[in-house]
Amino acid sequence: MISDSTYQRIYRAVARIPRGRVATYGQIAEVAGIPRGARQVGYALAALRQDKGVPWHRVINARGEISARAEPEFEGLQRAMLQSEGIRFDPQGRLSLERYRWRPGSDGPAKPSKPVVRSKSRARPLRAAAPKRH
DNA sequence: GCAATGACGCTCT
DNA sequence: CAGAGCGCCATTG
Repeated sequence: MISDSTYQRIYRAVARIPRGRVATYGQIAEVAGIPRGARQVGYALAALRQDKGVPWHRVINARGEISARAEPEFEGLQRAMLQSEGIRFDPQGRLSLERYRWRPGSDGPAKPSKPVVRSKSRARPLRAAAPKRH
């Protein structure tokens, strides 16, 4: 194997997504131990030749839409597979992330009290860019 | 080892 | 809400 760390971890994380649920690339990256490695997740999935038990179709981008791929037919396939799992798409081809997003840790014992909507305080407020010219 | 790529994400305009 | 730009990170040439 060329490498059995990052990719393996990513596949593992993707395999954790329950049926009828979806996860974003960034989320999978985080679960796989690669924060901000959303692109790597997509890269790893692209390298995935076959299913191999990895539900790649359950991984979508943060916009709740299927990421554009070189082969448009795969996009339709992914959408069809998600629909067959009970997921509904909007006229624009987008789904409700708030409704279908997989919650790592919630697959086991239910977590009734825990809104944990978004604790992303951004540990790196480097926002020094501020291209606010003039 | 450096430069380019890429199934992404966030912020600003 | 939609579009455009920069940033991230690992793999490949």
